[in-house]
Amino acid sequence: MDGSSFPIARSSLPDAAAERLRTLIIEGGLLPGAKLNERELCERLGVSRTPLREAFRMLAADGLLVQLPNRGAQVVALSSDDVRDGFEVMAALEGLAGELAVARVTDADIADLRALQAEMETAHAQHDLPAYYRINRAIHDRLNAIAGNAVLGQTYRTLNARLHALRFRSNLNRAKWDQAVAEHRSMLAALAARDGAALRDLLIRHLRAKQQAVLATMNNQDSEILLGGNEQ
Amino acid sequence: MDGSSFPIARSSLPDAAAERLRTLIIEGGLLPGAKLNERELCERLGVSRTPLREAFRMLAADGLLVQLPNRGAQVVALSSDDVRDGFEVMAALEGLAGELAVARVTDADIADLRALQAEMETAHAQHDLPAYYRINRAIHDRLNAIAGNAVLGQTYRTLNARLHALRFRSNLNRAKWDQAVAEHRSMLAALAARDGAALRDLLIRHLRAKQQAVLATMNNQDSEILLGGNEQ
DNA sequence: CACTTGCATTTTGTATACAATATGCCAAGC
DNA sequence: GCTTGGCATATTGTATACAAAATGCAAGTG
Repeated sequence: MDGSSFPIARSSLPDAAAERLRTLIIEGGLLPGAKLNERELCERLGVSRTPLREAFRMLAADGLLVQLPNRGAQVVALSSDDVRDGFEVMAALEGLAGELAVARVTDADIADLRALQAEMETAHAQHDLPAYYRINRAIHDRLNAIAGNAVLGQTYRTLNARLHALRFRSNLNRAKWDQAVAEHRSMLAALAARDGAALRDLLIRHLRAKQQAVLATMNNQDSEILLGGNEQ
Repeated sequence: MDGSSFPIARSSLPDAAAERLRTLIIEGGLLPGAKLNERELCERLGVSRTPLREAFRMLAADGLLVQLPNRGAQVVALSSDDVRDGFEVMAALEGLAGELAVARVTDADIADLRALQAEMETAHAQHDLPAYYRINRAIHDRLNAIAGNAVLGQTYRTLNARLHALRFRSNLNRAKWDQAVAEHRSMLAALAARDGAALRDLLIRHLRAKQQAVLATMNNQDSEILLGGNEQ
């Protein structure tokens, strides 16, 4: 919201620390459930406790950290219910993004998305999972940008970060992957046809499929997914 | 998210300060755009600057405050675009809440909601606007509770608080009010009939109507709505 | 041997001191 | 008269000191 005001000035010590921690959590440098020792983190980040604690509060508000009074902060460890609920909300948000995007999308946007889709198909053909995830994320971000709703974008990014802290990447079998790429193809077609309702439904189904895949992974923990319980 | 963990222990100085500030902002004790002086607020709340600043960070993450580096915090002043965007997201969230609620609602829930609806009709008949708003909010909160999605509830409450900081209450003419009450009647019927798609559509239309009303009020600023620009 | 109790240590919570930055005012110059 | 520079003041930013609480360990007790 807002963000429009002029004094562009991001950055302050707490913001920088929060950003650094956010990355650590999302990229897996800090695993779910890990306890965060203030003094130790202060040294690692080169800041004192005051700005670090402000960063903690920000991340806690984003749902990436849980703070227990007198017992410090730890990286959130999402329960199966949290994941189910989170993806349901994500599906609704992406559905909205699709509807809004249809109303504002330009031919140039579609050309860009087609290029991304082509990259995605290439990554898929070459079994390049990291590239696939990167492009996948770029496409979804692009769609949200086209939607042009700042509140939606903000909400989406926050929730996305929380779910990414799970590090559910590794879970993707061949069939699911093929399916996901095909879904993206349909989505692009719906967008090009300016069919908002269709795009919305496709996005919701797409997210529901992801939800199911992640939940399945969480339950049979034979995959490399890491959840809770691990002290740093 | 989460919140399920056992050590119930809410409350700490920063949490308490944040809660107090949140109330001040939403209830109008601090108007949009008001600059928040740390030392002064410290005295008013009886806390020192450290916990107050942590509270600032929490509220900023919720979008109730804007913090400018070296220039302090001020109550957010939503632009017309922010309001448009915010209500669009709210509509999507409430729509989801409706769909989920249908899948879980019990007869007892419906009885409760019918009672609330009756109260609402009474308040409407008696032109009791404050009571109407209170009951209206209770109904929407109840629906979200029935939906049973913690992430949705959290997201909903946060965004709701931000929009309520606008204090758009005063804007409701007779026709709009009648319409809103009628819509609530239809929504309750759809819920009782377990018609998720219908309830979803009704909720989205309901929210869109509210959006339009608020935007109209914002634009003709002859009403008593107060937006931005007012230093405390 | 399990369980409690008390102490030492660690860790978090809050206040405050000091530093850096911004703000407002007044005078000097154009 | 308007602008500009510089100083005094106020305000925010960060580090740190002290207080309070939790944690871990060891000794004592049933």
